[in-house]
Amino acid sequence: MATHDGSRTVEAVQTTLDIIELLLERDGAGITEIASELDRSKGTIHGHMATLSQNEFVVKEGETYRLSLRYLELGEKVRDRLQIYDVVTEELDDLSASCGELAQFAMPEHGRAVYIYKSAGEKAIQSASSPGKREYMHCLSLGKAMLAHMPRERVEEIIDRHGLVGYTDNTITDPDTLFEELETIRERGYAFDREEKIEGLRCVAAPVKTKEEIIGAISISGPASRFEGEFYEEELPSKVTRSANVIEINSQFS
Amino acid sequence: MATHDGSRTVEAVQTTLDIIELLLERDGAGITEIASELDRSKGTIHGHMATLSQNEFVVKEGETYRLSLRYLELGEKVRDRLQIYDVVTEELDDLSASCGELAQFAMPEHGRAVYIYKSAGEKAIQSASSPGKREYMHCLSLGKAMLAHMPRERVEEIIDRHGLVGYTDNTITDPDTLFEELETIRERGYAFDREEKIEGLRCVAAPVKTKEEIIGAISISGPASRFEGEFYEEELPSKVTRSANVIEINSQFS
DNA sequence: TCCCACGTTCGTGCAGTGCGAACGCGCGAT
DNA sequence: ATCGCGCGTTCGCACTGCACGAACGTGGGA
Repeated sequence: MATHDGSRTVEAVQTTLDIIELLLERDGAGITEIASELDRSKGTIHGHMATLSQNEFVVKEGETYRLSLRYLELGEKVRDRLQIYDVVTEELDDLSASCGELAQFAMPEHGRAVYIYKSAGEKAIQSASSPGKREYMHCLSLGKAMLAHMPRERVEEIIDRHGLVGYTDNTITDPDTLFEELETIRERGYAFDREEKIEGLRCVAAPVKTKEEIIGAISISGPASRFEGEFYEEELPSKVTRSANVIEINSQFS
Repeated sequence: MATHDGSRTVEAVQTTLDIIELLLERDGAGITEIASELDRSKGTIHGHMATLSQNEFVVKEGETYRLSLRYLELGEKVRDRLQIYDVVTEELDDLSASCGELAQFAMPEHGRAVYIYKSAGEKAIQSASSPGKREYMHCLSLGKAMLAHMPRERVEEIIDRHGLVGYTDNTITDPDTLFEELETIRERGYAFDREEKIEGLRCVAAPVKTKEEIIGAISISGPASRFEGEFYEEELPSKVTRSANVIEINSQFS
């Protein structure tokens, strides 16, 4: 798999994707606004919007364009194709209920962790993540659990592409340290996040894999005040690995 | 609003959107397959896929490309921006529970009804609709309820664009008949679907609107065997209009 | 009433797109 | 083990169709 990024690309398409990305950030924008933001002429943007609108990827309300409801269809389809989705929701709901905290599931894609589902227990913290949200893997328990089960060269590719951005004093920003951590995680079977992304936030995660491939990972997140001692080091890891196993087994029959 | 479709469009973008649409139908496809399906050269498709992949709109697994998990993010964002969404889900859950049937909410876009949410009561029929699904409006109670509250010229535009496709003997395929029906619906406040799309399936719908604009519509659907007599002609219409009013009122404060 | 800013249209030049041939590779059949 | 088919990939070339920017029509605010 030569993931070289030297391939010839289509610039007109790049412009359109930039437009979509812009409309994802802003809730509606006009032609002039988009044109100045992307450094293109108004005429150019107009043509792109006409194409997007005819294909119903965008809606025009008066003078502003918005992303259309088609993305609901696309999102739904993509989710439906994840065969493990139903197994995951069921198991995560059980897990979050049993420990009262926030349980999440993510899958790797393009070298990042993509959140798929979350289930909040009674005492659960609020999390900024929502389905589809993409995060770097090196600073998440979820992410490290997944990296630990990828070939080393794939991990190196990911580091090359995304770097090891630092967020807190605990973030792992050195490749060698990361590889050692991944080794530990692989042997132990689960991963911790000791406030490596956000101060005060701790997590435990376990990988979900088939015989030879990593599928994703599940995690439990909570405040440092509750996540310590035996609860954090023993009880949660055991719960999370058990749930991951349940998912692995059940997903083989769907 | 000159909805003329004569605008100059960007063909390269059209190709890319065709690719996305193809990947929406099939679950994964290779370069050669896509190229032959869209009558383009392999080299061309390759360039488009590279662009889509770099922007993470598509994932490459070995030799097959799939739609990426980004569409979850897009779908989620689009849904979050519908301010009435929470109000609708709450009210529809109540409604479906109270009558035991299938309750649905849809919004108009590009001249079609787009399903946003459905809630199944105990006895509810299975429906093929899922969020994002787009249907012609003239043969749905939901659709007619929405059309009834649009300016006549807008309705004419929609007929021009989509026609009045017939599905059953009861489908309204004549514009004049449709306009009469819409008039009746406007006066009465709710719409019926008397097996106009699918034999044996009947529905009642009420519009959800602000002071001057139609937002969407809610409906209750069920089998012709249960949907008859006073229940169908009186009780359900009253329930559905009441729910629509609740949504209208509650959505003003969000 | 005027004027600015918006979306829209269109003719033009040339960048960039699409093509098709050629290449390397993996897999299955022989 | 070998061959050959079919896959994804690359690249040079011709020409298309993209992006530009000026010009136009329009609607809303001062």
